[in-house]
Amino acid sequence: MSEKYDHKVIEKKWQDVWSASGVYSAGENSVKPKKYVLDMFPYPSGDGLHVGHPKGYIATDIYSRMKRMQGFNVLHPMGWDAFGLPAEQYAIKNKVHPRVAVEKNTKRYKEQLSMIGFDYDWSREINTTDPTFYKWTQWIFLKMFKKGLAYESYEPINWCPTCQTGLANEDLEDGKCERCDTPIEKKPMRQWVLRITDYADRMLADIDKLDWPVSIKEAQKNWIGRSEGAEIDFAIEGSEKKITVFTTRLDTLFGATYCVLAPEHKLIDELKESIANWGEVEKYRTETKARTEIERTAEGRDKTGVKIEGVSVINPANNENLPLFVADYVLGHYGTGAVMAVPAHDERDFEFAKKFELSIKRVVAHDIKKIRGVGAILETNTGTFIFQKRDANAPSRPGMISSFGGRPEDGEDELTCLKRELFEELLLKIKDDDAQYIGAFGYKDDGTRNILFHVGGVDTSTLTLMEGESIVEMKVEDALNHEKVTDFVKEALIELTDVKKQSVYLDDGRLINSGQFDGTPNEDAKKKITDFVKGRWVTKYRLKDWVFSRQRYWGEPIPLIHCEKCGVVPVPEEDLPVVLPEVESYEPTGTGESPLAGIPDWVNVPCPNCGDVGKRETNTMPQWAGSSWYYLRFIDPHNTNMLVDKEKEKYWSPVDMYVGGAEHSTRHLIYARFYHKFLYDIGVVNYDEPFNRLQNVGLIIAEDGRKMSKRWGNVVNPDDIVSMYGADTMRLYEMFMGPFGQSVAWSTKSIVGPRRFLERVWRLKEKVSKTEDGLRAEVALHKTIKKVGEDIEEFNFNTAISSLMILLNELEKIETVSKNDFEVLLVLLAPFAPHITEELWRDLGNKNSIHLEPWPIADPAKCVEGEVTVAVQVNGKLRDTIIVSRDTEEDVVKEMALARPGVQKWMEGMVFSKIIVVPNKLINIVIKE
RNA sequence: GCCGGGAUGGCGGAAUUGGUAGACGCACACGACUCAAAAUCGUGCGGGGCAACCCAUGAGAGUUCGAUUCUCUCUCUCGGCACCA
Repeated sequence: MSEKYDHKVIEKKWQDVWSASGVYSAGENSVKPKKYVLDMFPYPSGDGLHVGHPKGYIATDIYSRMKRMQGFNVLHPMGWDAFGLPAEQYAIKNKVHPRVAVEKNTKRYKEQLSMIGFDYDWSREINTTDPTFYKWTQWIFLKMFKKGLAYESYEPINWCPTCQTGLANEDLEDGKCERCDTPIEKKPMRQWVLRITDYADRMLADIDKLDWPVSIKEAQKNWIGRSEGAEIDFAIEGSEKKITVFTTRLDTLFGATYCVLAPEHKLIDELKESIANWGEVEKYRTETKARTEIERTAEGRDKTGVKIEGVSVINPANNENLPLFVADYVLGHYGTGAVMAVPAHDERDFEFAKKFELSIKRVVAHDIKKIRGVGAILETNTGTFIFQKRDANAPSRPGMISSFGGRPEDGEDELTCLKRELFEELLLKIKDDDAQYIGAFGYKDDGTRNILFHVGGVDTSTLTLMEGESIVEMKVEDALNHEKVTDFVKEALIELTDVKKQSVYLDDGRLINSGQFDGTPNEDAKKKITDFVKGRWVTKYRLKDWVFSRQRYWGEPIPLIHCEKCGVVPVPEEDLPVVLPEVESYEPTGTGESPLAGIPDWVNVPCPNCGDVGKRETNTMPQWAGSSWYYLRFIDPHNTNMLVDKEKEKYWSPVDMYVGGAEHSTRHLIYARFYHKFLYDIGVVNYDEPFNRLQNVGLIIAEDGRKMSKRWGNVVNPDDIVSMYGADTMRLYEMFMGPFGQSVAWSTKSIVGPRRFLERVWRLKEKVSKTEDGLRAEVALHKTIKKVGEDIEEFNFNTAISSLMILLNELEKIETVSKNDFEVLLVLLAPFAPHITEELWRDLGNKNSIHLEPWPIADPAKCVEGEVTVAVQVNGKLRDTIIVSRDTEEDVVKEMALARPGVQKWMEGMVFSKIIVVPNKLINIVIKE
């Protein structure tokens, strides 16, 4: 063993030894408990890895190593996701076959990963482009097809003109192609679509049982976007036809003043005969079609639309006749593509109604019974306030339980007086922000003015006024017309009740102007009115079915055959895989067909059903097909009879720890959960969720704060770092940079910290006693064992490393370090820095690999110091510290603390109040003047 | 706009159930070793003050003997969704 820490020699040496001895292969038929630790497998690009890529792999490596040492049978595999556009585009650009490109890139990736010293079981390596793998990707598709989950659709889909392929909703980012940033066009074409929406409710419900980061769970909930509402029918005047609308606000049905159809709505064509201004309507629809999704949904865009003349609809609630419009603010693909418009309670409808001068009818109002309210009456003749506190639960006169009096002090105006009195009498503090809720109304009575103040809201349907000694109730509308009510009060009333204000009211409240439903809380009214108009209570999802076909070459062929006689016929399972054929040009055709369509030999096959000439489906699957189930194949990668052996699946599934980037939250992780639930339904897997625990890896961004990219020339290559500082240092550094899930900027100058640490560990061996084996740093050691174990479990690698550094600092203070202590340090460090620890471990005379050593267990009794430092506070401020032996009696500690000069100084002239003691931690002396 | 995170020295970041704020590392300064430099080792390192002390965890209130931690209000920031009825 060399005296200098030479990472190049050491790392190569042990990597060779490990791969030759198979220390990391996952055992079959093991009686040990299992741990399936998985990385989101990479897509090998032509650029190779940058230092950010391995971050997650380092984490699973550390985790899986600790689990192995803790006695688990660990499965930690690695493979390649290689179908799809990136590889194909790379191939086109570099004029090689995609397969050749994938082979080359994969080889490079594997070399780079190997240098970092990962514990992958390479005997389980998979590649999604391998026919023995994609045979099963096709097999799953066939199963879905047979269950009716895959269907052919001719609906307009998202088309990327640059990539020349249709895309799924998940492939868009703000209406642009996620890959190339091109605005998406709507294009009607034949597509294969998967009914992922059938699983929306289950995917949503099961999110709660997953141990995943909150942010990902929230993102998935948003993506699925469940909303409950009602579908109701609006009859068309003088026609058998009707318009079905979807709304979550059926409580506002009486306030509907018009209806709107999306430009794509089929009914428009059906109504052509009755539409008086067909030309205008048709023109508007054409214009809409020409707009991209971005243009159409751009924020702040003025509402546009056209009134459909000659057609009107009937509000089922009150039989009112309502005009009908076509407008593109209603989307064809959500709900029913038609809405009832309630401008008083919906911002979009309000905007549209204002522009087209349509009537606005308010049907929900503030509910004072729900809000805290205080009324106050000012009698101007006597200058006295009478306060009345409203309380929804008061028995006799609802809302009035007590009265108080008060009068304005010198120079106070009415509002100031009210505020002060409210505070004094009711301890109700009115902030200035609440002023908008403070209004005043009253009326003239024999030349005097009575004012009634309300704080917190006003019952809009009924108003309480003082009429001499008696209380009179009247409607707001009546009060506005009341001769005795002053203009000042009328203004206040309007302000308070929004009655004439032109604004949208979105809060909850009680119904008004709604016939028999007046006074009903609007939440209750939703169901009541649904029943009343015989609506259907339904659930809608934002999630759309998965557009599953791509008009590109480099993907799994969809295993279907079109036959004139039999229709669409699945390729028999025994004929799988349908191998992707060689083709002269794999560049996209742009015609809506993939390049496969140009190979007659491949396309024309006999129909498996009738034997007539059939044509193969020429679309291919999207990049996400293979990655939606690959984790199952690692369990049984070489099985030629089935996707995965049932027994093996039962043993290894589900994945215990899954690590990858947050960018997959609404694509890969949605797709995989969908696939897994389907496979559960057909009995392939035994549990209905694929990934029990998920950890997000935070990005490593470049030193300049930008994303690492060739384009910016700021890429740091891991090969260089490994060569210069060693794999162990890089591993340590990436884990030490900051919290694992958080993105951090790379800093090459900071790498020296971890490197110095390893060099100090290396040098510590000189101080290790070869003979005696005492336990000199017992407490420090056991604290570290506890901390490192817990931190790795929770993915707090930065603090785990910090605690190892602290232990080293402790050991360095000791003249001769015991062999035992040093070995524990090495074992704890081994998952982080596998090479240097193996070298030092063997140097101590150990015959077996350190990576097969049992993980140490912390003894709780040895984790505590015999002596503790107790903080001494006076009135919560630190004034001194005292060192006492652990669990010293409280009285003794108190006495010691009070005797300290630093404490006495503060007690002079003070009255002693009490002492708070936190055992072994702190003592706080509370004193008063 | 809605939902969910977050804000602590020059920098990355630590802080059990509320209990000595700034662990660990980087950078920096000084010292030792050296002809010198690098490496290494040692000391210091939130701000103010000679000091005693005072002020400091985005801002402001509150609860408490005691708040980075709990409650309320606000600001900024990151992420998801968004003309989704």
